Amino acid sequence: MIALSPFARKLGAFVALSDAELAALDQLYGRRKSFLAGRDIVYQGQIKQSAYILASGWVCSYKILPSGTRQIVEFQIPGDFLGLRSVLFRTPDHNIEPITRVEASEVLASDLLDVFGRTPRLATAVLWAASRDEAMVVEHLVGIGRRDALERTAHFLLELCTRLMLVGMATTDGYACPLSQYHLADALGLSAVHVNRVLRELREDALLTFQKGQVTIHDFKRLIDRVEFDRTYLDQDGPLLR
Amino acid sequence: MIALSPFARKLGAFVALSDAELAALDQLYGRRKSFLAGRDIVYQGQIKQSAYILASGWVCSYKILPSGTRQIVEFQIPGDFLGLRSVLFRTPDHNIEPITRVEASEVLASDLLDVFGRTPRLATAVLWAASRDEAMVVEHLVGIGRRDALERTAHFLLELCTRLMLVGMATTDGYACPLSQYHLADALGLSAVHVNRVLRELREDALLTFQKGQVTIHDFKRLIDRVEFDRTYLDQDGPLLR
DNA sequence: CTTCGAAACTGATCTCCCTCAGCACAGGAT
DNA sequence: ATCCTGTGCTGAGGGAGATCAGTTTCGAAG
Repeated sequence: MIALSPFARKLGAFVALSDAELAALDQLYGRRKSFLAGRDIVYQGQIKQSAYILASGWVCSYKILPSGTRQIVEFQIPGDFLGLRSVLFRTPDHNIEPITRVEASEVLASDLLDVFGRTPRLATAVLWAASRDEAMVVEHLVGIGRRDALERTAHFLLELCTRLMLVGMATTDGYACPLSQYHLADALGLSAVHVNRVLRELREDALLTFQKGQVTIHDFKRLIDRVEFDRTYLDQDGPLLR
Repeated sequence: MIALSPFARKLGAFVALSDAELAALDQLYGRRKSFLAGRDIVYQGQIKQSAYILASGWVCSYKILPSGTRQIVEFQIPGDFLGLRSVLFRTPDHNIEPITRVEASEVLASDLLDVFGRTPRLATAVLWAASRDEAMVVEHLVGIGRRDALERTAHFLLELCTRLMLVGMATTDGYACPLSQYHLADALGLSAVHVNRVLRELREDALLTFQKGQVTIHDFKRLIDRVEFDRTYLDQDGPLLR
């Protein structure tokens, strides 16, 4: 058995994929591109922008307000789509920053539609992945609107854990995490100062440690209870269509 | 010339539609359903949920946290999709409340895919509409995360204005709006008390009045400047593909 | 080995917004 | 006619988190 791509692993969580379908999936991958950490991936503001599938590395999409503050909307990890939402837009509506060095495969809209036509189960799986991405943005919005700083932070780190587990990059004990406290602050709608205090509290409560690029979860169950994490919205409890 | 449906009007803002395409659009509309104000539209948590296109009335989708607070994620107005995101989900991840009496047409996923295959331009337009919905959620998230109460509130009411104008239900002078201050509070991540104060401030600054189901914009330009409203993210500045 | 800069961390102060508690008003129900 | 509930509105007090102004740590570059 060959190692699956993160993307294939992820889709497999929703639809059990046959060898033929896995092969069809491979044809989606276009040109491989790599991007450097810190340098924004810029879109030229033209039609026919292309989307990517992340092979390795972490990325975030964000918006900057006129005041200069920034809000990170979502993080992409291996197996995730990149820029799918705005393929059809005339003007890019957000920026994209690679957090680490990134490898990604270009995906052409035409190829996507082609695969959809030929393998409907794959179409379902891909659309599921897109819906799931949107569900995460929604949950993020709810967190910022209604959860306090500690719940919000822990909730976010738990979501990340769940997502990474899906592609084999985390266990309930923790995971490697290249984010800085500034990234967290920009994502959570908090100041970096306050994120720091919240992380200290989580550490002192022996729930979770965020340090040196490593998230260590000391008590998974207690953490989940403490912040009322309900992963239903991720809809990833084992493949449904077999 | 027959009056277009709100949905057709909206798509027309992105792709100029031919008579043939308008006819194809009509075939999308399935069974007509109506819902009563206040009574949640409940999904049975089953696969093959259906989506709707709103013909008349206002709706909101929201989530309730264990603590009992609620966060409204988005409002749907005539011409908008309803429940498209979660068609593929096993468990409904949010609730839907009709704010007024609502008329909506059921849309079957199969019909949608069928139309996509036959009229690619229509497919593009529909996918554009879906992307635009997501872009609005993203902008909503950014607002909650980084804008203060006044900017956030005014920004939201301006977005609503722009959306309603697209389906002919608003001008730059204002629009009819069935939302209560509680709706605003739940959507903006504020308390109803504070929403009330913010609305007073907007009124006293002669920018905008929110009263008796009517939003009156006193000075459109000044309001836009004041809260730095940039509608690029709505991507609706005239049809692109002709 | 030293310098530099980014990231982590801390204390003091301030402020925006929440919570609580209450009043006013309108429309529907009895 | 009056009750009652939902909505709008207001004041007082408190708190979560922002801002300001640092120090410390550590790895990378010189």
